Parts: sequence; C-alpha cells; structure tokens
Amino acid sequence: MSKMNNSQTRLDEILAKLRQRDFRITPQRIAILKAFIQSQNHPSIEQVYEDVKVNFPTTSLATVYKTVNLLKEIGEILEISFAGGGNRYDGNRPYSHPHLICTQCNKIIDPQVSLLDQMTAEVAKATGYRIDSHQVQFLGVCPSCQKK
Amino acid sequence: MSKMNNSQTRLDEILAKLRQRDFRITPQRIAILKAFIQSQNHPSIEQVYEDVKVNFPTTSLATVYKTVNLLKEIGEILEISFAGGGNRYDGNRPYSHPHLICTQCNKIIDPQVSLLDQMTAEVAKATGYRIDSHQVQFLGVCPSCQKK
DNA sequence: ATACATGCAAAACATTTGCATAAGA
DNA sequence: TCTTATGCAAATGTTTTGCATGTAT
Repeated sequence: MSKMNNSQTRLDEILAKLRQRDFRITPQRIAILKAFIQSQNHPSIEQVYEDVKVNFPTTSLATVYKTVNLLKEIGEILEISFAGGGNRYDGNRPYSHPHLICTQCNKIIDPQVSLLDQMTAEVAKATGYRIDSHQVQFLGVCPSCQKK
Repeated sequence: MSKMNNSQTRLDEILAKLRQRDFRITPQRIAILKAFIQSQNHPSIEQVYEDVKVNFPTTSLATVYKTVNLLKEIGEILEISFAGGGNRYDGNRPYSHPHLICTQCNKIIDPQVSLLDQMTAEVAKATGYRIDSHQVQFLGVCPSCQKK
C-alpha cells in the first residue's frame, strides 16, 4: 500500500463526503485538499496558500480560509493551536492526537502515546467532567536540531 | 495559611523579581498582577483589563498587553492556548501543567494528572526529542453544565 | 535628573464578511 | 438554470508599535 495510494484514497474519501453533503467540488477545493493531504508537515494556512498558488495562482486567501472552515466543520481537518505559534493543521489524522513540536525548526510529528487513554480516564474520574477531546502538545528540540 | 496570605506572598515574590531585574513597580503593574493572582479562573486579557479598570479606570489595554508580555518573559505567567478559544492566562502556577476546560461555561480547572511525567518520558525516549515543556488541555463538560 | 512606563493613536496581523461575478450541478 | 463558490475589498478583532508625556527611582 503506497503513500500515493493512501493520499488518493484519502482525497476520494473527503470528496465523497463533500458530495454527499451537497457541497461542490471545485478545482480550488481539490488543490487545497491535496496540499493538506500531501503535506506531512502540519502546515499553516499561509503554507497551504503558497502551495496552492503554485499550480493555481488565482486562488485567494479567503477561499483557503473558507475551505479550512468547511473542512473543520465536516471533521476532516484538525486544528493545532499552541502558545507561541500560529495555528497549524493536520489533514491526514483529523482526530485528537498528541503532537511533538520542535521549537527550533517548527517541525511537528505525531508520537505514539500509549498512556493517553488511561490519563484521560484518570482525569474524568477524578473531576466528574465528561471529556470529549484533548489537545496534547510536547515542545522541545528534535534530534537533528540538537546537533546544531 | 489563608488564601489572602498566599496571594500576598505571590504578589511580593513577583514584585521582588521585577525590582531585582530593574523593572519599575507602577500602580498599573500592581493592579494587573493582583487581577491575575486573585482570579482563580484563568482570565483572558480582556477580563484582566475590565478587572483593572474598576479600580484604575485610566489603565490602557496596551499597558495590559505590555505587562503580560513582561510577565511571560520573566516566567511568572503561563499562557494557555487552545483551538476554539482565545488565549487565557494563569498567574498562579506559571509552569506547564494540564488544564481541563468546560466548553459550555469556559471554566478552566487544573486537574491532578499523575501519569504525565511518565508519558513525557515515554515520548522523549521513543522519539529522541529533548522535551522542554508541554501543553495539555482536556476539553469537555463540567459536572454543573452536564445537569443543564 | 534621568531613564523607563504609560496612554493614545496608528500600524500590523490574522481572520471574517458582503457582494458582484463565475462556475458546478 | 439555479444555486453555491470564488475573489476582491472592506470590516473585524487582536496584538504590537511609535511617540509625547508622565512618573518611579
């Protein structure tokens, strides 16, 4: 199962969902979706905009924002907010999951965190809150930046 | 040890740190500090501004922002960012710690999370990152809002 | 007395909105 | 054809900045 096939599958899934909900498939939306799906680097709005403009120079920033909001509403994109950085987005895994952010090169990766469910349960039990989602960010320095 | 004594102690600590670093103690800074320290509710900038204006009506929003930046720089205030909400601040525990946010009434509390250190160590070991801090937010509905 | 802080207004950003036009269904 | 999406520009909201004045030290 190649990366390209995964990307194509994911794109088709989202397009199907848009059709199903009577949203229109436009070249701009396809280009924006591709930018999100092909980026493994949790891009910012601005990065997606620059990326889309390469192949579709007339696209406006407003359309990128509108599309991002649409994708958030249908649950196909995850917004990552953290103190000290602008918003970033994950179009590949649009459900709550932890991120590990290098504060020097701004790279973001998705670590495996086996204790997270247990931790969430602990908090829910201790406080009586119903917990719907979480936002877990670790900030640090990646191996490559540590060498510099 | 009463709450008032704790507040006074915390205020004195921060004032000492400001003096030590040759920042000036102004009535506005004291009022802003008190607003942060007395609020148990992780206030927003706007809330602090409104709070300060009650006793000090000439204070400007710019001064609140400048003071917040100063307090962040000297490490005496923690900025809490999360998707779907503006920034909030914690002037009482200015070090990384988890928050539990009610998405209905916007109340924020600080739960005990015993597994967090272990989780952080797990991530550092698995990825090779040096982890300096974390931002852990749980989003849900508090017991009181669940009843409504 | 002399820096530094304040407060105002303007500027800088980020994001949203209104509306005429273009284009997908 | 008919409605929705786009793109522009204006509006909104938030945070920062420049600068003259006030004030802590």
